[in-house]
Amino acid sequence: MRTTPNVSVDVVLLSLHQGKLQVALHRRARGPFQDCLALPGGYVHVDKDGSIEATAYRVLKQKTGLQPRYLEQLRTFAGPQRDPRGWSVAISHVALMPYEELRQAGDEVFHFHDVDGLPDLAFDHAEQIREAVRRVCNKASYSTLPCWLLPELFTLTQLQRTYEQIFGETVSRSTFRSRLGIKVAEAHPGESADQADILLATDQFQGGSQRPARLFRVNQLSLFKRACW
Amino acid sequence: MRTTPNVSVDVVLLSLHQGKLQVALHRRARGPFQDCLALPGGYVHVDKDGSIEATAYRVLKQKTGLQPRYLEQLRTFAGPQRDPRGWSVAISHVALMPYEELRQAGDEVFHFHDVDGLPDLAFDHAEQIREAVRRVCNKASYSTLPCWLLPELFTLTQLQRTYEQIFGETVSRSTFRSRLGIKVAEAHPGESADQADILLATDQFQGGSQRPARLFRVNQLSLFKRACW
DNA sequence: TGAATAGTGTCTATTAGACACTATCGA
DNA sequence: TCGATAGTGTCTAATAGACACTATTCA
Repeated sequence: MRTTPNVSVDVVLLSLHQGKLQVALHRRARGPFQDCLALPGGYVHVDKDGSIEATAYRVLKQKTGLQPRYLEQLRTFAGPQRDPRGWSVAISHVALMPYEELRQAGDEVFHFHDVDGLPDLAFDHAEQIREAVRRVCNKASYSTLPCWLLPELFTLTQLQRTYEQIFGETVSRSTFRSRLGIKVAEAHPGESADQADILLATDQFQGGSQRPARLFRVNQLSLFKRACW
Repeated sequence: MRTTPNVSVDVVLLSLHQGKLQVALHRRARGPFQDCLALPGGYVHVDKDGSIEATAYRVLKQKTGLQPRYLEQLRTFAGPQRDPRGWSVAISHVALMPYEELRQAGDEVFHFHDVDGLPDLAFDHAEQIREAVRRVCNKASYSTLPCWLLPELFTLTQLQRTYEQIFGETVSRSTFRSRLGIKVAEAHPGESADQADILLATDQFQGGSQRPARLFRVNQLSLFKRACW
């Protein structure tokens, strides 16, 4: 019997498409849980990985070819039951990326599934996904986390749709903007970016058949003064 | 060279005393980091531990003799550098308990130290403590977490002092009570405890030389509608 | 010039917080 | 009855949110 548990990293990679949060899953070629859908994951390589985040990025790169815009540790799932091979430790992560960037990645091994109504999954991956979605919804209510579900430059309306889809609730534009507390920092070249600014306004616009909308970029993961959703 | 990392559990056990958050530390008898102050921690025993929380409770019991009122996973610290013996994984936890219960525990191996102004600690324990304190302060701003720094029964004034000490800011009584959103649920025997109630009023009082104060008990870890501190 | 969406200002309803008042104990 | 603390009500200042108005593009 082993005296030290297996240590692996799992990643719940989420994206927003057609108004729904979706998660990257693949079908396992080998046992245990052969032919079950599963999250991307892999063992820590003590000879290669310089940190646990490095493991997560390496696993994602190898298994899906994708590089997320955002990655954070979720929680560690561990115990004697979750893997039939014995006591195991899975350091679970949440990753976010815009759906547009998925199209570029070729490898068709992974597919995105709505986080609601998933079939049975391998290991405790269903629980990991539930907890990841809860974390994202919760954190979205008081932070700029949803910005990482969009491309680097986005309009305020796109951001508003993103929040609305996460919460399943629509708000008026002025409500949304006052919630963000946007002080439209005209981040002109030369001026220093104010740390307090949640979003940075660029001088680029997205054209259409209407009035062009200003493009913004997120400054950093910033927290609102109050939760508001 | 090992091909799988060591897996241990560390616990940041916090209590509130003399207006300061304090953390349980002991001086290491053996290397690495001999004679350094360190958190209680220990390896996962795959033959004994039924879960990672079980490991945390076992380690706390063995090393300090204490049973916390509250325990939650904080974050997993891992990498090749944190332990000179090689790649290691430490699943860090936060635990809370009232200072009054510490006096009962005999074993004098552990001592409580203010979380500010600590000397050098073993491993990455200083970082674990910083992150634990940040988690507690943050979660206190929108939940009843501080209740677990008090005995099971407490007065509203005691709870107010607890919040004030965590945030280093005083408020008026009515402000505090409106923040909690207390609907004084006179939890008379027979009536069902309303899930929505944040605190449950008992029919016990704490006497003194003034008007006696009603004793409350926390219902569950409940979140406020809005962050407010 | 009209349709469509971007962006802003104003007004109101809700809520947070300071203050004052009442209540209840022991001395 | 007085001092001390518990508990509650009221009034005001701050804020969130709905609505309406203006701005700017293309067809």
